[in-house]
Amino acid sequence: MASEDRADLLWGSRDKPARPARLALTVDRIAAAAIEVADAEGMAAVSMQQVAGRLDVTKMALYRHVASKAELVAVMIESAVGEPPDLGAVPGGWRPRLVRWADLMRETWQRHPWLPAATTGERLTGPREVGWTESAVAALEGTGLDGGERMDAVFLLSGHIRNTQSAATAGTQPWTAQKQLRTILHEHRDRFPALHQAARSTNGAPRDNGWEFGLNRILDGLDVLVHARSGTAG
Amino acid sequence: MASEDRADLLWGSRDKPARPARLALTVDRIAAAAIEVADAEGMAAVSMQQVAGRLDVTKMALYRHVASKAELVAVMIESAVGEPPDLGAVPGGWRPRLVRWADLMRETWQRHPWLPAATTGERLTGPREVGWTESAVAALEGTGLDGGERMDAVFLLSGHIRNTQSAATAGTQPWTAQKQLRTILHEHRDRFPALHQAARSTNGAPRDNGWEFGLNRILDGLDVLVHARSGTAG
DNA sequence: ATACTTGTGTGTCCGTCGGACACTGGGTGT
DNA sequence: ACACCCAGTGTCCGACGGACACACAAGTAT
Repeated sequence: MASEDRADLLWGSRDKPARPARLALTVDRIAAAAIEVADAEGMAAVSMQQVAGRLDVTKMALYRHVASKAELVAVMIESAVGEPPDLGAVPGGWRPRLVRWADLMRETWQRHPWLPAATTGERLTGPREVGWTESAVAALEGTGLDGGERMDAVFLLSGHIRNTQSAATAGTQPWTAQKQLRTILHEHRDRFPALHQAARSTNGAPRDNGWEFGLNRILDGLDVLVHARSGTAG
Repeated sequence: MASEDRADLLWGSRDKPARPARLALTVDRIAAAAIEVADAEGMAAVSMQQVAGRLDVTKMALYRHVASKAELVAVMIESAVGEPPDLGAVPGGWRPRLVRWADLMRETWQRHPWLPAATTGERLTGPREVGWTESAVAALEGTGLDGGERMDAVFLLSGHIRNTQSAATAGTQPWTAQKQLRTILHEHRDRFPALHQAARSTNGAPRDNGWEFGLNRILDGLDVLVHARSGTAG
């Protein structure tokens, strides 16, 4: 069944189960095992041997079903992101729709903390992932934004999700987690007065890596543009 | 000289050259060589052997000067980001200051396209990198934003720089580069109507991965908040 | 001048990684 | 009964980060 071009394992029509029904190993089982490993021990622990071991199989057996590790990761992502949401039923226009979209995406990414790391860099992109983008771009229809702007807006928003999620896992930024750095920051408080003072004058709000803050700023910024467009255009 | 704790190679006082003056290998030469490799062939090409080879030295010789590859990368980053800017002279308040900061940072990151990849995930953070953050947070003083908000704002902005730069190098998002994906998108245009239509109705603006767009949206969003604060507080 | 110490660079080895390639053994169609 | 086919195996390779013992030069103390 997977005899044709391997490049379209993601995009090809997989709806023909053909004949062979009793296969121990399938792409989906492999992806599931890999996701288990990634969820439990992080993306770095996902090696062909690890995944194969979890399936009681040799690592080379996996290559009968995926062409490379990159393809395995691509399949993992496609499986993990799930079906893109239908936001058509969300009332209130583009803003509530985008909020809903972002919340759903964030939920998914929280279930699979390795997704930020896995979805950076050059890689294969699957239809479900594109579907999520489609869903968000569609939510911006009728805002007066042109096509490029709608795509840029979605890129901005999804980038923010990636950044905050990535920072939640690792200490990407100086002020997150990392007591070690907190200590250093305190030791060098004379060198970084603004940071030191900012660290002391927080409003006591619970840290979420700037998720809510950034989301609201982005949406406010989009709002400004949308209003400007509707003002000039109609 | 490097006899003390290796952990503070970044933060420790390196201002004491002690005695040994004629060392073939130094941390700075190693970092420079590694940066050359990264600039020329990308972060993936930076291995201990590659860097050592460029210095006509065994890879194990490097370990006399850096404790691990992670530390080497940290030193690379510290060296590449350069001294943080002083935005005190920029007139016009927080917004022009942030624009200037973002432009400078973007320039730096464009000179070293591997920086986005190198600065994600758990890692050591050096004083210059913190200095850049300090610089941006300081630019937001007097805006009425509390400390956490100032930091969140800087995180939002720097995240946007990272995302756009990262997308410039690799095809992080469906609509960037990657003619392969463009083709696929066109083949499946019925499945992704909003994306397809958006791709056709762009304003013909030159693609910059949404850099200008996102920057303006973020600043507009911050502006809304700043005005709200000054309205209530003063 | 000689012996000791200190520190820089070398050589060898290990486990893990992704992947190529030849093989085998059980199930299927004829 | 037969040959074929193909999913899974075993072995090998080069590159990776890194541990460890060693060689060897320079500086110091005697």
